[in-house]
Amino acid sequence: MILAEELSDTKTRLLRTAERMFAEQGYTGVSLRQLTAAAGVNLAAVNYHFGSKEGLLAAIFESRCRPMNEERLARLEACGEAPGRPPLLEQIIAAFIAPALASTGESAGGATFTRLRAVLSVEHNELARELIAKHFDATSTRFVAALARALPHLSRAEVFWRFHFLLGSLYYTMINPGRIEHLSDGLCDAGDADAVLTQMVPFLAAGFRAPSLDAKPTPRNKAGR
Amino acid sequence: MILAEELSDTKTRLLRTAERMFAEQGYTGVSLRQLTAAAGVNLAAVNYHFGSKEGLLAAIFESRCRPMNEERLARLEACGEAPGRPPLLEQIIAAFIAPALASTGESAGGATFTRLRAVLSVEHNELARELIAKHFDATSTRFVAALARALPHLSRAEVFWRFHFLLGSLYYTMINPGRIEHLSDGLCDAGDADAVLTQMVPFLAAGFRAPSLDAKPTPRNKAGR
DNA sequence: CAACGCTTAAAACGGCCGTTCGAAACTCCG
DNA sequence: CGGAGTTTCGAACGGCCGTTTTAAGCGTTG
Repeated sequence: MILAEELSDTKTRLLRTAERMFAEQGYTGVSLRQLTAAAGVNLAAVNYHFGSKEGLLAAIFESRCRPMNEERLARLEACGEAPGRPPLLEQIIAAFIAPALASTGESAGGATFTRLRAVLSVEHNELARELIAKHFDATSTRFVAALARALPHLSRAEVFWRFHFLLGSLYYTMINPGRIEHLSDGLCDAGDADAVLTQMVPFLAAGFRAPSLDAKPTPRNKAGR
Repeated sequence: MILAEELSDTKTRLLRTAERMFAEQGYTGVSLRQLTAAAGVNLAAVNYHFGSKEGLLAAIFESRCRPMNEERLARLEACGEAPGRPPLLEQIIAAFIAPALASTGESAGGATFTRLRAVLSVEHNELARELIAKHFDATSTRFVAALARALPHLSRAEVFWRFHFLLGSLYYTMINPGRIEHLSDGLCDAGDADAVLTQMVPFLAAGFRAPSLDAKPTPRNKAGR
């Protein structure tokens, strides 16, 4: 047995090529023939090394989820109120979003992997849903709890709703960066991670700070309508 | 030649079945055999009536875009400031979002069609991108202009960015309503259009009202960072 | 060298895809 | 009724899919 860092060239090349192509063209949109040709390996290599096409997808998740969750949680734990730092809410939002946008640095490939998850969430792939639930439920729940603590005026349901809108803004940016570029005639570039972070964090923070819709002062009432 | 309202049963059944199935499982995710079987028509009917699978997709757009754009623009023109009404910004946002969420009433099917567009935007289908640009550019530009007038403190780029986040929140809700339901353990139901509208409009409005990031008072500076 | 694992290679498998075709069925008008 | 035009039907086309099989290459070890 060899160390994970010394995986054969074929295996690593398949993992990285597949992640990129799946993110760009979807899981069902990429055939093993296209994939293996792009990676420069034999067609049978996927089934030999990963058992099946689905096994390859699961392997991508196994290799990416731990680093991304660790970075998100480390950033979350580093959040705190102090003079000279951004408000706590902005810190929490950035802790969740920044690793998902990263294309360089220690969490390089975060953008590609985020785009892959966004694409998979559309394809109604049963395996993908299981993988996302398995690898991201815990971290997302931690962030929702942190947001709820930072926003005591909101009901539990409202925190979930606004976190959902956060996911939407993030995922849509990864899925369809071309639409805003087209609409704005090139003025906005959603492929620029720094610009996205700069624009998205204040927008989302202001949304999270909107007043609660629950008229009743008792926090037990969850009806929003 | 017969009137458009008297389309044969086969043709209308194909249009509606295809819209629903494409929205749920993606364009490439639905084969003509599944589709025609679900619609109860012969396999060859798609190619006979629409020429090809892509022709069927284009026909769906032709039938849906005009009503949705007309309703959005009608609602936009009805916006105005008056005592007793919601603020202008909330009216504009609702004018854009409500027709896209509708599953009943005069713009019934808006939710399905919105979901279809969201799914197509992921599949990198060239035809889909052309259809969306052809049918939605004008309306979207109108709404961006209305938002810019209602938010004179923002730069042009900032209005586009925030409109982009609006699209993300809307599309993600249609694409992946199950994620928030799963995360919140059933507390939030993203399939409930009324609840979505109630939660989304105040959140987005607050985000749009966030201060401009452009430090300079001169509106010509567009740098956000 | 010989024998053994591990990896790569080429070819083929059955199956489903979008599309096409010719005949059958139906509709409508003289 | 009888024939023309339109729609439906079953069957088949070539092509690509994920997977499997079989054999060849290759480095290590006895």
